Amino acid sequence: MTKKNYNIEFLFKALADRTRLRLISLIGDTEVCVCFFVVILKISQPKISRHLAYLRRAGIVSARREGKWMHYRLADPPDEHATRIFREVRASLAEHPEFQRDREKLSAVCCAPNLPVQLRRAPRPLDLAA
Amino acid sequence: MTKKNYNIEFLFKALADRTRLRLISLIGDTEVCVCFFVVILKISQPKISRHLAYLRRAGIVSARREGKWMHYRLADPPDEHATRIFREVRASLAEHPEFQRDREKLSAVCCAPNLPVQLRRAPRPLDLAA
DNA sequence: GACTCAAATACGCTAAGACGAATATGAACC
DNA sequence: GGTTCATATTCGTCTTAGCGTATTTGAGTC
Repeated sequence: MTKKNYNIEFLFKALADRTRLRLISLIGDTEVCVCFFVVILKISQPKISRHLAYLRRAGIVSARREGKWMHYRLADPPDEHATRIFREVRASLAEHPEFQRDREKLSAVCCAPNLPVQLRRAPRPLDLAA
Repeated sequence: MTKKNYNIEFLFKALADRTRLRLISLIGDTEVCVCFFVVILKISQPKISRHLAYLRRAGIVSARREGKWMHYRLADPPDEHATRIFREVRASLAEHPEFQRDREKLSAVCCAPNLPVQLRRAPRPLDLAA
């Protein structure tokens, strides 16, 4: 699986942005629809999409289409060293208070009996661990 | 020891550059003088200094002066998560073939009976593990 | 003090990337 | 086909950061 020309530098460039770190942390071990990022992080949709595209190019997220919706989950980068580092990053982000707030907000919103207006028909995040 | 306002993002920005990764990898578990970086990596002295300054600002290297010479070694960033990630990065870089060449070159040069002209009076790298 | 040498910094330029606003794609439904 | 909705992309602008060159700092030596 390990691609020869994946440069470890790509990984760090992908991680060197606050918005992207929030996205990675928010995804965690779930699969999340773009519209949720927009609502939870209160960031414009084009900005979210651009950063998700960046993460996809870096090989650390993968996307799945379901009708009009796009779901994103974390993926192992195509290099074993990058994968090991990325796992450590994910573990660290999971403990980071700053990013925890976003995740708490996500569970609060999607576990609530009814979704906010903008997300009325949106598919809820899927827990991949379950 | 953990500073409150160290942003994990600083770490990734510091790692998101090829030259800086080569420096980090080359230092490894030793303490290296600036002039060695210049010779081994064949990179101009101002460029080396600038990147070392960047790494110092990110808290992942520390410097020690010895007369005219400056010695650099790796340091733990002032945040426990950053430290854990950085350790994994160091371990990965140590195995990375691309960076191994630099390190081999360093040992070849500094273990040779006489140093190259530019390094005639330079203090040799110090092995911190020993 | 004048000179040398190692390292750091300042300057001007260029490229990369982040952003908001507008527009394009593409799937679903009538 | 036309409309709607979710997402992606383009465009123009601004900021950040990398680079080579030149200069400065700062320690040692005479």
